[in-house]
Amino acid sequence: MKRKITLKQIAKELDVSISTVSKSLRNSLEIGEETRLKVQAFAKFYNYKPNNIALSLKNRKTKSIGIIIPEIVHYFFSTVINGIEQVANEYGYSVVICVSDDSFDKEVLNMEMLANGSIDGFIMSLSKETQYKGDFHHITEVINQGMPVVMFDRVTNDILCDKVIIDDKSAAYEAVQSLIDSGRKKIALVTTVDYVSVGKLRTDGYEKALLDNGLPFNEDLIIKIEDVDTCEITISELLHARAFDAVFAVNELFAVTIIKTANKMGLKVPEDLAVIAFTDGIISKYSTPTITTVSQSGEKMGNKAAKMLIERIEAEENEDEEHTENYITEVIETHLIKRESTD
Amino acid sequence: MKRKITLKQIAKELDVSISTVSKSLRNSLEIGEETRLKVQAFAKFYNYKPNNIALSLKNRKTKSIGIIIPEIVHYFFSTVINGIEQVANEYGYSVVICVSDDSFDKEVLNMEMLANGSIDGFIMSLSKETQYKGDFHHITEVINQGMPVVMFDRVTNDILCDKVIIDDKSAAYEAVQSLIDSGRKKIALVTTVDYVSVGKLRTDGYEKALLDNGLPFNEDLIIKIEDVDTCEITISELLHARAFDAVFAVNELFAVTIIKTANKMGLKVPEDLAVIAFTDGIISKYSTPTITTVSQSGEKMGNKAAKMLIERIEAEENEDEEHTENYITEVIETHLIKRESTD
DNA sequence: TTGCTTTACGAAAACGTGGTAGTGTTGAAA
DNA sequence: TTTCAACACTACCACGTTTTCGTAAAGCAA
Repeated sequence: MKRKITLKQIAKELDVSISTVSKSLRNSLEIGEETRLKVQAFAKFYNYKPNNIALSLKNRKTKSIGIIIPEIVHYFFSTVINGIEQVANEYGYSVVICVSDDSFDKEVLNMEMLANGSIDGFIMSLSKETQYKGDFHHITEVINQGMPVVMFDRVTNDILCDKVIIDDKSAAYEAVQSLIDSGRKKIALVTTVDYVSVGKLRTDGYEKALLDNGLPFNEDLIIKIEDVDTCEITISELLHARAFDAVFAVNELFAVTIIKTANKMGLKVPEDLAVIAFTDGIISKYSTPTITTVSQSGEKMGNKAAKMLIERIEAEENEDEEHTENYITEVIETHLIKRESTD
Repeated sequence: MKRKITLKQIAKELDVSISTVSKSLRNSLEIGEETRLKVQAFAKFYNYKPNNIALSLKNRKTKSIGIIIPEIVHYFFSTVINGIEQVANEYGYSVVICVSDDSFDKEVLNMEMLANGSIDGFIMSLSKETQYKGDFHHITEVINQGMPVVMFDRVTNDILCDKVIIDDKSAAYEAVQSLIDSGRKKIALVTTVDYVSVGKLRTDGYEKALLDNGLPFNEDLIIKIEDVDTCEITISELLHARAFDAVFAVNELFAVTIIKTANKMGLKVPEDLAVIAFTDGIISKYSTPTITTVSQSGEKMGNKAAKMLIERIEAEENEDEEHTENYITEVIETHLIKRESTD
């Protein structure tokens, strides 16, 4: 139950000054070889490691980055964290994770908690409520304090900072185009409510693909789902009416629910109904039939976001000059993974 | 681009001492009302918040807890993190997450990185490699330094500390018993390699259930899978031989692969083959058919682990006495969730 | 011996905070 | 007048590091 040893204790024990110990351990030439080796041996024996907190205070940087996400029990977000963690680790950074639970207040609270010196920068994806309210003062604030922020996936144009996104619109376009190519005429879009930024962009891509192919854009075929539990009812009604022969769902939970509903009604996937989902998660790989998806590599997004953030952090050290803020938005490519739910 | 304001800056600006500012903000009676209000107003205007790092250094505690897990893109582990995060947040703690990637070296490295003052305690689940090697010196070390550790799920008897587990043996027993109750006679166990602690315990429960019911315990029906990719081949061979009519799989990935393999061969689940999986994840809920599982609530485990850790941390503050270490092992109850893969 | 450089180390400041122990002024009781 | 308390505030230390600056001792040339 002995506490970690400090420079001071080593100094006292060896009857030298703290500075001598510090310098010896950093192999400074100022210290004579004899003393240096003695100190190093002693430190090694007692397994001395500098205290991170003291270093953070002194250097004014913590070597850790804060992640704020809406959910953690969520395939996409966990892959992003994984991607961030990989890069962070490589560069010697730790990651501190806070979950906003899609609540504005929690997002603000978490940011404030971390902004007071605990971390060197943020990587975040906005909560639904924040996107709905359009209130981003907490983010502006940390940016004004000189703390770099990288946003991913659920971003906003109202904040100037680095961003990592996928081209939701063109990815949706590609998905819908592939449905059209295989002969589908009545393609439904199952999406979330409008204020979630990505939902809107995907809708745009869907619309454009239809129009470009001379197909009618029918508002009735856009199904907005607030909660996955209500999905089944809504879907089954429309399926009864045989209103569509293909579905583009903005997430795999919607997709798998649609497939199950169709199966219950005796419809075959993909023969009677083709299904494509956004977000290539674990469900798509293991559902029956497996689901064709637009993959958005969370890991790549995480990698990229972490790299951007760490570059910002380490750039700041070297130039205290007010450099021109040339924020960049990185677009991660997507691709269609064809599986059994389409033909 | 103004840095966060400090006590010192406020003091200088208002031409009082740092102590006066500090005390004013903590509403000390030592300071006259006029000065106090003036300082508070000024601090509020400039949005002063004490620097966490400085506080950590002074108080010798960071108000953050370290989590070390084998994987993060993993339903069970992410639910545990979620559970930890909830409680941590409630008590004003942050969580720092490191992924060991099932590698011993990474686990050691991550622990060392965090152990040097960054956190107040650990919550961890052992990596496969660590369990295989049986080398726990890195954990002993942090415990000896007086840092509390709570282990969950993948634990070891070689380390004395608080633990949160489920009763793997009796949970497996219950699952197998339910298969027997529905008339199954030849029940296979699909498990992982032996050195993963939970795998072994589940095997024990399986064996006991068979023996208690007078069924033969046949080594050939225990299928050890190193990698999920090899699962399909192994399974299909045994299915061809009609060697078993029910399967107890130690995770849902194995279970869903088995079901898919059976379906390909024209076998019906649950009629020809009943399937139960350990770990109630998202796949089980959405696969076709949905899979009967033994639920182990990751969230509850996380909640409990966090509570235990925080209690230890805060107990340490009050008693510097070498108190008798009465470590406890909390067992989280499981229950069987019946779905379509069993009858 | 004097003056200069080199070697080998120590003192102290700084990072930001909070608590303990002063300190100087005022007013009132003895 | 002395003493003492209350008031309102400041000085200082500690937390653990790193780093700049200072300096004593030793070595060496003139």
